[in-house]
Amino acid sequence: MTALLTYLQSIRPLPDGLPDFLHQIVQRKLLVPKAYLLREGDVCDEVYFIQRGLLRCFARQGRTEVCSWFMKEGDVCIAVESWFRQVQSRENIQAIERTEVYSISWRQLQEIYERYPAFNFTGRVLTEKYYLQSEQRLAAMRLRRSHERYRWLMESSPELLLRVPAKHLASYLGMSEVMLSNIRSRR
Amino acid sequence: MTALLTYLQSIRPLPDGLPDFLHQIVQRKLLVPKAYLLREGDVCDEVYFIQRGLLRCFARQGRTEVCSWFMKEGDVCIAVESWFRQVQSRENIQAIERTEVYSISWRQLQEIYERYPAFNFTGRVLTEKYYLQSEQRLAAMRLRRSHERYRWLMESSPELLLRVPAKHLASYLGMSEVMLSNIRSRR
DNA sequence: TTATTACCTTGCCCCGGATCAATACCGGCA
DNA sequence: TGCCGGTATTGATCCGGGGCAAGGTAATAA
Repeated sequence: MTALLTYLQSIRPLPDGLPDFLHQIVQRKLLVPKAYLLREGDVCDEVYFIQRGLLRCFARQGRTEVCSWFMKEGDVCIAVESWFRQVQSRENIQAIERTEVYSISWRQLQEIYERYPAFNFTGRVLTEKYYLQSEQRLAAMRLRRSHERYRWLMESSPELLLRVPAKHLASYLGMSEVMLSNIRSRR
Repeated sequence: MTALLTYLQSIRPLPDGLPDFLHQIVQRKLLVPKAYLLREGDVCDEVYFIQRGLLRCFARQGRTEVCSWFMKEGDVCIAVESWFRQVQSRENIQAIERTEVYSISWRQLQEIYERYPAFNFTGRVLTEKYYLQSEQRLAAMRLRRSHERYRWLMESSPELLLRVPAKHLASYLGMSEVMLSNIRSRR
């Protein structure tokens, strides 16, 4: 819980009363590997701050799963479309490692935005951060071939290569498991 | 200018004094087709509201140009990485059609966020909107083949097919000009 | 008008990378 | 200890789609 507050404070000091309010409402959850935080069909009505561990987000596409992101300790995450529009999610959020998260519900967050207008600043900055990541990822994927995409991941988030099973990395990078294995073996 | 204010008001009523302030600082620009709004190497220090017309954003990659977005009347746009981090841009913003935009500088916008905290709400909602678009685009591109990507564009923004030269659409969809032509001819 | 420069289409060849299938490599558990 | 399901490698085959080049058409210039 302190890590969450420290993180938010580092973006901008929190308005008076908000830390106390957060203490009241924030929920803590513990996940073992393969446990689900969100299943497709449900609405993503909570935002998560990852205290420890690693999550993946994926959607079924035909008979395979395609991964849209990995988030680790210190990250804030949601199923983007489902959260922003409060509609049924096509994505699942699942723990890869033993994971500990803190959550705030959508309703409560909207209430916070109303009661503590200054917190919109923080919300905006966080949204900008992940928006930027999304764009950078798009740029890295667009019209590049598989080994270049792999190299990009190696340079931008090398930890993932160690912590995430290869098959998930493959769909994240838009290539087959086989191709990823080949790339890794050649040097 | 009225269209901009109406648009912002539709997200949330603007705080007292802000409309007047905007009238003072907003710049109007007119672009003929092929005119540049931003060139790579420069810092994107303005955000644009498109009153009329159509823009494309692209980066050089080797000897070709790859397109990262198209924005039209009613849209708000920036070169994402350059704007958020205030670093040199790798992207160019160029007019496709005769285009009219209103702009606000980065400095001025930060000032607005400070002087009118309620405007952070609006900024957050706009950021969320384009973040969602970016994610949806990623999802549509990931592990899909070219004709599926084309169909996605046909369904999500059919106007673009009519207003944007095919070669730009091709790089936007991550395929060659030739492939796009083939897809279009087969029915 | 003709010349010039885009831009789009078509055909051919070839390569990156998907798919399938078989094998090897675990870690968990009875 | 040996069986087992899930995961990673390796090889063989095949195809989507890229690259290149040539013609066609439309738009702009002279």
